[in-house]
Amino acid sequence: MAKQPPKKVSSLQDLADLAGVSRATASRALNDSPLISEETKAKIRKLARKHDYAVNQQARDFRLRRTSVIAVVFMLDLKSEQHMSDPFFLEMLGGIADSLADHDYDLLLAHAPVADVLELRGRRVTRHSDGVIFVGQAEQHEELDKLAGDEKPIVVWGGPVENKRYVLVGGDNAGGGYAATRHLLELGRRRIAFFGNIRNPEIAARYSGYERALADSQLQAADDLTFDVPMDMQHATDTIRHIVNARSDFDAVVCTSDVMALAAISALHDLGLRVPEDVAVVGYDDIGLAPYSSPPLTTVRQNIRWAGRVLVESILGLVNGENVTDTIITSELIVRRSCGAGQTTPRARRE
Amino acid sequence: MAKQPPKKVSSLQDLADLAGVSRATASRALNDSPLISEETKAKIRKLARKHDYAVNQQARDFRLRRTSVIAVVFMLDLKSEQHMSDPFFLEMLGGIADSLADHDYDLLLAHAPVADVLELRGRRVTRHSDGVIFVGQAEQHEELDKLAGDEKPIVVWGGPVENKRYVLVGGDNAGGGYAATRHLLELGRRRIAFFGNIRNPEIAARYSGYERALADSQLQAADDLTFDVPMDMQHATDTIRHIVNARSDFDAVVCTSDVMALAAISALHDLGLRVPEDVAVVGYDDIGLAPYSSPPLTTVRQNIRWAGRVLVESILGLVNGENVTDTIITSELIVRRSCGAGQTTPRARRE
DNA sequence: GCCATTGGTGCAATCGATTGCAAGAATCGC
DNA sequence: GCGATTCTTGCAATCGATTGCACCAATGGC
Repeated sequence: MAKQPPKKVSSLQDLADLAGVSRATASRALNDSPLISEETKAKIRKLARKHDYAVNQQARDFRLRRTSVIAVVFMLDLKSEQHMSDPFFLEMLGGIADSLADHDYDLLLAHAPVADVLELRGRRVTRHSDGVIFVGQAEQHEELDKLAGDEKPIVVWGGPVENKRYVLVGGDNAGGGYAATRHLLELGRRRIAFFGNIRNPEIAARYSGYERALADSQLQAADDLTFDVPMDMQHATDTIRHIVNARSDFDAVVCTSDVMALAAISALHDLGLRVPEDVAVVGYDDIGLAPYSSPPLTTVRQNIRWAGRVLVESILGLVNGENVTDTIITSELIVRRSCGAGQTTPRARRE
Repeated sequence: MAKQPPKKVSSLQDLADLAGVSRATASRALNDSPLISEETKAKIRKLARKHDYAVNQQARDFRLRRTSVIAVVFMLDLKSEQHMSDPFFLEMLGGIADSLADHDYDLLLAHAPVADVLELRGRRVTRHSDGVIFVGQAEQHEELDKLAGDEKPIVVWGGPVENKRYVLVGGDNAGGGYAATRHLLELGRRRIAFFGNIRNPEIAARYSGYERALADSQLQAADDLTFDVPMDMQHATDTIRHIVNARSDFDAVVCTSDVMALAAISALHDLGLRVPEDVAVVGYDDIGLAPYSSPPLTTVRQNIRWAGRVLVESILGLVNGENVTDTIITSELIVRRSCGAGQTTPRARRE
């Protein structure tokens, strides 16, 4: 027999002709329909492989009225011009991308609508996808809630909120905030500042953990130690400068991201303060750079890759009409070169 | 007249019925065809707006045999398990995403095939997009070259190579390497190490700049100062430890990414060496964190957002069958708190 | 006043798959 | 031996748009 005839087999029709069957049979064979005999299936599959035929996903999706695409929208903090520069996003994106690939879905990346999420209605993001994953709530919980069940299913990565209709996947923010604060308390710190925008539900939960840890030590969150700091570097720097200039009394800072913590440490150094001797700092996220700062950053690690997987499974569950519930991803305090105490990081312990 | 009839207008047929014309006329009106009278166009457009009709992009793309999707593939260094953790990638991705949105294209994010780019052939990445942007060449120039003109048009972000068939957009790596090295020379450094994987064309170009700068000072690149370091933190750390333990004589390091530089600085600190007094370090990319390290990182900035725009315009040019040429994005040395000399960063100068 | 233009619309095919229904072939039961 | 079942397979409609070609009605020229 002639092998590899150069004639291109690009459509199901071509393949069917080659096999001497109809399009319908070819389609069913490739989709493993029980209607087709094993013999015929084998023949058609072999031909498909030989001629390097693959179904036209676009036509298939069109016919099936779906897109095989999940959109991912990164919600950026309104105030900070942080243009997706936080490595946390990248890790999250990588996790989501890999999981989607496992399920044969494509990932459509959308730039975040800074002004109002509702503008996404009817836009490509929603029209050209089977569902949307929002990473972060910013301060737009209400708007996200309106979007839920509106056009396409949505899943949100974020913190706890009341009366929500959307499916939520999030870290254990309260636990993380608690662990970070408690760690500082155990080191003997008493005037612990909190940096974060509490209108963001994730941060609010961390703050509640912060308060609880303080309460456990018979302390109270003080107004002059709670700062509304958006998650970017410039604001963290400014806030540190402001506190120090105001001669506020503080010996530790709980930050709500590693990037923020690194900026805070840098600002403290600039002002002649030692970290952690004068002021201890803890971050959040455990980004790749965290171990390499000086001093190495103690922080709260969220299992991002697992989070990505859960987000994907949740949205695909919704797409398939299943019942999907919220998920909390556990987090873990990573202590690095803690001053004084004999604690070490798990990684170091393994060595 | 009755307003906002609840009847859904979801297809062109619905809209045409409403306007009392045929699908063909409605389609032409919406696409501003000269065949249709202004009067009819106005009527149909008004109806479309009123009933919130938008064409089904999927059906449209299907009919027009295109996808309105550009795939972006990040090439990761083979050796390092760096799972997209370098912020440089995020900034590049943001730039590409925004530009694509401006052109009404979607961005399909692909996980990089670590083993062999050729595996992408016939995969969704190529089949379900109109073109592909590769970010980085890793060590797969040959394979990328085979991919060019194979299935879909491609554009590559990377360094100069000989005999290539693909369109290349890249930074001025030779210039960047030169500027970084020259800066160190001007500070009086003479034993300048180079960290980078020279099999990667971008890095090779930077190395050539490094050599040229040395030559300008009557120096030569030394084998014992050139290290094959993949772009991740662990390898940078290991290399620093190795050099110091081997008691090699060196007073500066040219790194090929900021992430690598930050890890190197951290390792130097751990070993009791002062930066920059004992060893000066320069990075590459000017990631957001660069100014916040201690000491603030001197580095080479590439205009990433512009690069994103150029990449997008190049790939869309190819998609439209235009003639597209290579582009070099200029880079700029950002000097931060240089030791000794009176140089300052442009940013500081502005203040 | 009639034929040739021109301008505006509609008919129907097409893109490449999926799937309900019908129909032909093979097997079985009695 | 013939009708009833059970397997296989094919026909044709369908998803929602675009577009070549045909057609009809005005208009203009002579």
